[in-house]
Amino acid sequence: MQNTQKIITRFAPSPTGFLHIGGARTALFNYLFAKHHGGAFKLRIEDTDRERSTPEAVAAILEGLTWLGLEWDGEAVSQYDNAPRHHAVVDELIARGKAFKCYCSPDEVEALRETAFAEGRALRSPWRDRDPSEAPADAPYVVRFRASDEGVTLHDAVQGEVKWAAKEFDDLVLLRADGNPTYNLAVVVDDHDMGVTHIIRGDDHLVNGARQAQIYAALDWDLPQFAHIPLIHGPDGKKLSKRHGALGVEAYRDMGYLPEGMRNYLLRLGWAHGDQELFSDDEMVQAFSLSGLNKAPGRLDFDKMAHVNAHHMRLADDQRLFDLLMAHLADRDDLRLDEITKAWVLRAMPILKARAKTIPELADQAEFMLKPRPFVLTGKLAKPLQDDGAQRMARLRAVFADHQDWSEDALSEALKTFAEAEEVGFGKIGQPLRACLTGGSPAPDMGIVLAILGQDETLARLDDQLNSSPGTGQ
RNA sequence: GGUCCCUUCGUCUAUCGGUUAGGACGCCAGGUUUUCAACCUGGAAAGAGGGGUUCGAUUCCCCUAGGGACUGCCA
Repeated sequence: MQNTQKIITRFAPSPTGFLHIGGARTALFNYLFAKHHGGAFKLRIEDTDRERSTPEAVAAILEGLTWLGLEWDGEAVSQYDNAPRHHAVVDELIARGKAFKCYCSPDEVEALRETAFAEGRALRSPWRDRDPSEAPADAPYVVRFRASDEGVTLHDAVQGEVKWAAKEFDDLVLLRADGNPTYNLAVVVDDHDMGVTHIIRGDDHLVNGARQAQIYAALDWDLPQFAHIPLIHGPDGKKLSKRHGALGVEAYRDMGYLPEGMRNYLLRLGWAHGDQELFSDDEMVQAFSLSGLNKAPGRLDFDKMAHVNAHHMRLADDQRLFDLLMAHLADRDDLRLDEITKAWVLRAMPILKARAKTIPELADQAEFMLKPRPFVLTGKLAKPLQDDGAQRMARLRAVFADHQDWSEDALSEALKTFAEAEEVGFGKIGQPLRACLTGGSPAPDMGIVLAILGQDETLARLDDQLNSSPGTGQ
C-alpha cells in the first residue's frame, strides 16, 4: 500500500474553561506528530454543548496555544457551525438503517437504563427494531445510532488491540430532542470532513474510540489511527486538581515558565526518546513518534519542570528575558527602574539567566541592581564591617576611586592585589564589600558586580555604609 | 455493579527474554567559594504480590491487590 496520504492531526478542546496542562500536552503531541510528518495540525472547537460553551473559554484556549507556540494550520473550526452537515449525515445513517428515531421519554430511558445496568449490559432502545409507522404523531424524539451487534476491536497506537463485546455499547444519541447533534456524531463527521488521519487524545476517550469506530463503519468511512494517551495526574498521584496544577497554561506563564520549557517538560511527561531529557524545538519535531508514548499516567513534578525550564532560560535571548523580567516587575514600586538600572540588568543578563530557573528567580537575581540605596545593613550583614572591616573598606574605596580600568578582569585583579596588600584572606574583603554593594541580595562574583555597577555607583554604595556610624545592627 | 486501561528508584523514564536494571529531577555527602544559586565529583534509591511459560524473566501469560477511565439528550 502506498502511503502518500498527508498526515493531518487535530486538537479538539471543548470551550468550557481554560487550556489546562493536560490539554496542552495533547495539543503538543498532535502538533509534533503532524510536523514530524510534514502534515497539518488543525484546531477545532467542540462547542456543540451550547449551555456550557463560552466565547471567553474559546479565547483562553486560543491564547494558551499561541503562547505555547503551537500554531495551528488554517482557521479554527467551530463544530457548531457544522450542524447542517451533521444533520445530513444523520439522515444518511437513517437511510442506511444505521440510525433510528427513538420516542422514549427521559423517564422511560432511565428505567430502561436501570434494567440494562442490572443485567450488566448497555442500553438498547426498543425503537431500534420498531416500525417507524408506530411512531406517535408529533411526539418528541431523539435519533439514536443502532449499536453494533458484533463487538468492536480497536487498534490503538498506544493501547494496542482493545476489544469490547457488543453488549457494552448503547444506542447512543446522535441528535438530541432539540435537534442538536451530539459529540460522538459530530467528532466523527468533522474528523472525516477535515481529513484527520491521526487522533491523539486522552484515554478517557478510549471507549468513545470504539463507539466512533462503529459510526465510521456504518458510513463506510476510513477509520483514522487512534492514539489514546494516559491522563496526567497531580504530584500526589490523584486526579489533577486545582491546587495541584490543573491550571490554565497562562498560570504557568505567570509563574515564570518559558513556553519552550513547558513544551520540553510536557513532551517528556509520558513520552520518551531513550535517555534524552532536553530537546530543542527542532529536535522534538525530529524525534517525536507515537511509539515513544507511554501507557501509564504520569505525575506533574514542579521541580523537574523548573529544572528543564532553567535549561531553556540559559539558551534564551537576553533582550527577550529582559522584556519578560520587566513585565514581571511592572507593578513593583519599591524598585529603582530607570534607564541606568535597566542597562545594568540587560548587561548582566548572561550571568543572571544562568542562575535562575524561572522569571521570578531572575527577578531575585537582579534585585541587587534594582534595590534603591542606601541599604540598611543589620545583623550578620553588618558584621563584616565591624572591627577593622569598615576601615579596610575605606582603604578599598580609595583604591577604587583611583582605579582606571573598570573592566571585570581588572577589577578582580585589583581586589586580589588589595587582599595581598592587606595581608588577609579574600573573605575579609569579599564579605564586607558584598554587604556594601548588594545589601545582602544574591549577586554574582564581586568583579562582575563592580563592573556592572560602575565606578560612581560603587563609590556611592561604599560611602553609604562608611559614612554611617560603625556598629550598626548591634 | 459492569467494561476497559495502567503498575521499574520518591518523581519522569530506558530496557523491546540473558544488563553490576541505565539516565534525569529531587535527596545526601564532598569539591569550588565573597552571598544565593549555578557548576563538578561521589552516594543512597526500583521491577506491587503470587502463580505459571522458558535453560533463563522487569520483559510473555494468568490471578490478586492498588490506581484510573468509561458507563449522559457533557465533551
